[in-house]
Amino acid sequence: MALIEMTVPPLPHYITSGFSTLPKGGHHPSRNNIQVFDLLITTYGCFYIGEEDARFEVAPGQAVILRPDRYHFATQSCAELTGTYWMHFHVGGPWSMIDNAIAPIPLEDPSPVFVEPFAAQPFTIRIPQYTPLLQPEKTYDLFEQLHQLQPRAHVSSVRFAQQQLFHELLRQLAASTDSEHPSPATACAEKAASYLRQHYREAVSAKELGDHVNFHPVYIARCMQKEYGCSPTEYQLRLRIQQAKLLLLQTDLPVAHVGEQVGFEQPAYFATCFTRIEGISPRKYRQRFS
DNA sequence: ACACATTATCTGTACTAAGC
DNA sequence: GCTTAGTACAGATAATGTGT
Repeated sequence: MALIEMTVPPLPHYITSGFSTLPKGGHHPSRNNIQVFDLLITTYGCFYIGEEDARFEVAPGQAVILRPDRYHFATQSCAELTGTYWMHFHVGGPWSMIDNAIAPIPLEDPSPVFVEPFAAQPFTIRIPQYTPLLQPEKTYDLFEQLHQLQPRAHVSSVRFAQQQLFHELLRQLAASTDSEHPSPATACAEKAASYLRQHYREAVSAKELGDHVNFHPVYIARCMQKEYGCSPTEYQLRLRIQQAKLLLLQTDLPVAHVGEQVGFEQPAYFATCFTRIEGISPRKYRQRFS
């Protein structure tokens, strides 16, 4: 499955949308290099479109996204009256086409617990170029809401609402990719990560984690390494340091007490770990960023 | 339908490294 | 220096694919 992978921020931007019908024998217009993404969703009938070497048969409940930099053309006429929602949107940040079968786990997409307090953390959105909708009626409803807002689109608050609806639509499209149906390994890693988030202050042994997640500790470590690029203990350590950073900036607690609060029994060990992860000691971190 | 091959998932063991 | 965790490798099992 071809996926469109966008790096955000900036978030993709809604431009306009509508509904059009093609009569029996009609076809989608041929266009070249239209500069915006063109999302097409069929509600009844079926239309046929090509993009360079790719061919798409867009039946009811199916969506296709045409690239802004390619030539699009009808590959055959509609066999019956065909209704299509369409939408133009702009992607301001970097984007690329990837193959879902060989796509690696994005390195810049770690667990949200590692967010830096003062920096926007980039992440990626992956939406399939050609996919059946998981919940077509919900998607149609979003288009209808966008349509109702159109007459007042000169009002800023209405435009804002349009963007929100558009982002919800993107989320629905992203849900139809495999990433929303995690592999067993991903599910295992997420389950373990979730347990560690809830118990990061406690000393969680590998066996204990395995008992709670219902997988072998070796397998959990392998899954977390694959998913998050670190082992369970390293993951827990980073969680603790992340929380410690917040406590250092938001409270006046002594450094030793901060370490204790996030699960370090020995203040010296806390300082060592903090320095290893952050590059500076807890005290200097507080001085520099408070 | 059956047998066999392949692939994915998960576990066990041994060794090494790190924590305390 | 002991204990525990992580990694590499091997292998068991089940699911899926393929050929006859």
